[in-house]
Amino acid sequence: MSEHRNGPVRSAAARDSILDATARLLALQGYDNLTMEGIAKEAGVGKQTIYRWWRSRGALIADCMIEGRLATVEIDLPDTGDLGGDLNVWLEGIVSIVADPAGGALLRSLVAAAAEDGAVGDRLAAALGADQTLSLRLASAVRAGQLPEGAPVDQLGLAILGAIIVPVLARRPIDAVEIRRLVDHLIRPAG
Amino acid sequence: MSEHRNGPVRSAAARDSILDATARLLALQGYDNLTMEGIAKEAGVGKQTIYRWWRSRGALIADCMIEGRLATVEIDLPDTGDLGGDLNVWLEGIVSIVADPAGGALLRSLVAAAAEDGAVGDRLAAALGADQTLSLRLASAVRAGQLPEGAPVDQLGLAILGAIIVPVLARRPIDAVEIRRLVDHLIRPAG
Amino acid sequence: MSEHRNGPVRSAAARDSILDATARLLALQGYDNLTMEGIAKEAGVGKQTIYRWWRSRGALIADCMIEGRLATVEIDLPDTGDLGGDLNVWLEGIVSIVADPAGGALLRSLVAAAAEDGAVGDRLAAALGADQTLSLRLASAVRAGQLPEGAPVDQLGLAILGAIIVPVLARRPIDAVEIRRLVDHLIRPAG
Amino acid sequence: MSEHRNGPVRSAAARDSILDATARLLALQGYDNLTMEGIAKEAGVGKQTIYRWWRSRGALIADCMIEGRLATVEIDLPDTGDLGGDLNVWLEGIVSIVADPAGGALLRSLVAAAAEDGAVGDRLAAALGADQTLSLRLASAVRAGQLPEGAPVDQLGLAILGAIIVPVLARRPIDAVEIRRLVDHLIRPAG
DNA sequence: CCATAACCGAGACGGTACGTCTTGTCTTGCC
DNA sequence: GGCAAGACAAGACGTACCGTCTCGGTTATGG
Repeated sequence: MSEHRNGPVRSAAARDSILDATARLLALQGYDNLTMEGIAKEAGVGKQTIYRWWRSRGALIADCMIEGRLATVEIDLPDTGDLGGDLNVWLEGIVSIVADPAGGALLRSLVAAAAEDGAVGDRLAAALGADQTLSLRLASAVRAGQLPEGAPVDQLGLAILGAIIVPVLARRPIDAVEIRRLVDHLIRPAG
Repeated sequence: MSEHRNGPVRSAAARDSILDATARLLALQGYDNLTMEGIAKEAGVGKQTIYRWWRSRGALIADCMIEGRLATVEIDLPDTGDLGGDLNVWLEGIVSIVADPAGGALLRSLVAAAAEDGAVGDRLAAALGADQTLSLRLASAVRAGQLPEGAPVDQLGLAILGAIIVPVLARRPIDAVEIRRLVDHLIRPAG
Repeated sequence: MSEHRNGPVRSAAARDSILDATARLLALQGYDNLTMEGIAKEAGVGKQTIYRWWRSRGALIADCMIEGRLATVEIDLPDTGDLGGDLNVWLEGIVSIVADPAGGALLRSLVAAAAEDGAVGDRLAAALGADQTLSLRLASAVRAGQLPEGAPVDQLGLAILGAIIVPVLARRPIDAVEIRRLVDHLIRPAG
Repeated sequence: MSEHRNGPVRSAAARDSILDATARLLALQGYDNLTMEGIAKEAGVGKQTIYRWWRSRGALIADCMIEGRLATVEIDLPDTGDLGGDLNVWLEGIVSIVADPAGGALLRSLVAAAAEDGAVGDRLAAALGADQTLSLRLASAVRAGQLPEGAPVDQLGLAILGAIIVPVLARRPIDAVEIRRLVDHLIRPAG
């Protein structure tokens, strides 16, 4: 924080400083070493200013994700008409993040936060693209005839995420080749 | 704990009492309200006796899972030759657990524990069947020609888990029908 | 406070409301539960309005005493010519106040305030009569020959107060009979 | 604190260190700047170790007084047979303490503590000698015929204390000569 | 056959963080 | 410019757990 700003309206500087500190400390130290007092100190803010606007660590993290302050978790998914190629681009993005130890740790932190706080779970699914991006791309593929009519596009998105999240939780290395085979299997032409 | 003493060898009664208390408190109160002191008190045991044999909450939970003390998480998966039917039986088991609020909360607790402790992640994947049971069943289906040669059986297991875990984290209701459609899609005959 | 606003001159309504709230809360809750925020809220006043005109809780309490808003502490002392009888009337007043638990608590509160804030100490001694009323009455007795020439009238007042304040601080019951014996001893004819 | 001593029995080192820190900080900073956290830090002790054994600042201070750690408050009162002379010795001790600014501040701190906590009031009266020493000396004077039979010895002690405490509260200079005149008046031969 | 060593329950210890409360300052917008 | 309202940085409150450390006692084993 810079200036000692207050008054009867919410301080944008304090808000910004708090979310910034949250994102920084989460990435550096992980969810279980993330403390409200640590955030307050790092942000140069009184604890009460945090509690006035957020109920919990989870709420802070959810806001960070909404505002894209955990930037590494934003992936994009093109729609060139080539479903397999597009998904590979997206996979490339995800895998390059979670294959990095710091990225894996961040994902585990987010999962831990999600387990405690439903709002984080929502935002996490959204940030990873499962909610909209991925489902929409798959729906588009259905319309293009690349996936069978009535394919469970929402569930397919979750399924791909699962193949990534579960190994990350278990600290196993991500095998990009295997995941690509999974994707190929999922979108293989119907029999 | 019942009897008071033993000797210079590890007390089976203490060990049992501790794991029992861990499982009970985890199910009742969730991972984030699970404390070492609470376990010690519930088990009628000194804290040191816990720390002597386990490094952390995670290690306790992992042991509980290994011994099947979180019994609701043990699912079985038949192999009648009918892949779709067998998977439906297994799904039925899983869904009936996580659809129950307590079961969902327990799964979230385990995921939180897994995010903190790699060993729990391993055990969690195993307990849910992803590691062995599910993969083996799918491999058996490959041999039976019900899945294409070279189908990524390990990843398929993780994928199904993902479609269950992610909604549970986000506290969304589990839609059993949709998941069944996913499974049908995954094992649909190749084109 | 009733009406909402005024102009660039000090609001008598605010001042009155603040002192009123101070006196009420002090009597109800005691000195250590008396807070500036509580007073502001009770008075329906902004905190700044208090800080603008008073430096501390002590200053507020001193003003309350000056204006006789802690009315129970105002005692009167007649001068009928009968020194012993007059002092007994005064003692009666004091003892009936401090013998009541609420009165004792109020006196302790005032002593606590006095210990923090010299101005309150001044006002407290004055309110209890030690400064003027009591000394003047005793001086009058000296003139009437009821006390020896040169009797330390100021100190005698303090002395009687001490016999009341110290037991109140220690939460001991006030023994009115004993105090009357003290007074009789103090004013006994010289040898 | 020196060594990291613990075990299932109370640590004498911790106890000592805490009372020592309390006495030191009370004398340095006064009662209202005395905080539990400050004591814990100064003593090199966890806050819980304080709260485990004492309920409040007042209880700490009372213990300090019992053990004579606020040493300046211990006065002695000889009994040579010469009542006036003995009291003058005692007065000398008291006055030399409270005439010093630090001594006066300490006494005000003790009075503030007493106002909050009855036990401190008890100990304070005792430490100043009102309870036993002074009363006993006066009773001895009664037996020696220096005071009239039936003189209210307890109240006389309180009275002298009052003449000291009230001016200290009001931050007025202590007038040793006046107090000596008061004492002379109190013990003057009966008429 | 007795000493010793590892175990046990209990719980005090120095700490860290919790979430709440209050302080005194500052700002906003109304009057 | 005074006012009600209330956000702000700061920091103490009293509680809950952490992981380490005695303590006193029990019991199996091995010298």
